[in-house]
Amino acid sequence: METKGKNRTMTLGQLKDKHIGEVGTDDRDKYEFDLKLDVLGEMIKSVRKDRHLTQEQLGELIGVQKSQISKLERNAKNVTVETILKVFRALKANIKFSIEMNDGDYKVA
Amino acid sequence: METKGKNRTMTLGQLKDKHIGEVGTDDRDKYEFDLKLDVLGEMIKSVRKDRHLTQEQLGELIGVQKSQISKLERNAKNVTVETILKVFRALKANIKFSIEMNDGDYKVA
DNA sequence: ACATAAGTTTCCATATATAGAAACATTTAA
DNA sequence: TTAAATGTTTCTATATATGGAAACTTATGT
Repeated sequence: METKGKNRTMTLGQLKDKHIGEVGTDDRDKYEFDLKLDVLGEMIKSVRKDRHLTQEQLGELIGVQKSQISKLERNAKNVTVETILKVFRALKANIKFSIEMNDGDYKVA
Repeated sequence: METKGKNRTMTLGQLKDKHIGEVGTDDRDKYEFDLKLDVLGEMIKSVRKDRHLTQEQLGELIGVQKSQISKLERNAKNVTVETILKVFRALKANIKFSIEMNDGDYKVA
């Protein structure tokens, strides 16, 4: 609940709890959270709220109507990567993937 | 370059280097890497290779032809989230998002 | 309660992703 | 070098995502 620290990794409700500290090495402030791909819609909404934007305002930034934003936020799974990039670019958020391979024996690159 | 440790986070060439240790808290073996969204195609390929699968074999797992896989691997950005999920599900890989907000003053949930 | 703002849904048109099939190219192994 | 395997591209059709517009519902505030 504090904003002081640098490199704080924030988790949202739907994120599985995970260790927080020692995550980033960058100096600049940021916050970071991992999430499952299928809760992407909630993420858009969450970041938008953090930016204090309405759906209409976000739509203007991107060049679409508020109804588009609403659809994206509710229908997260049926979205192209290009759209995702566009939205988070407008939100000035950096987006990355994280892939975990839990099982199997594999080689390390 | 070793496979011994648990919770090893592996980076690939195109990943910006970042601190590795202390990342996971889970017990099971896994490897994990972050990547920019637009190198997703390379990731599919990379994971597929780790699984020792050909494009054709991966296609069979999903129910599409090898040409589809080729397209996905080369045309990463123009892909729907649903397709991404389908592919990584077949690869038994867990996929998550990571969103960084570098700038701005915002509140923490 | 009422008015306004914010978010949602439906309808419709268009753009684009998905997909198979087959030709083509590249890599790998003998 | 040759053959087989693997990966890529092109063409085609279909399914679906994107998008606007407007009606509708749900907050928010006075």
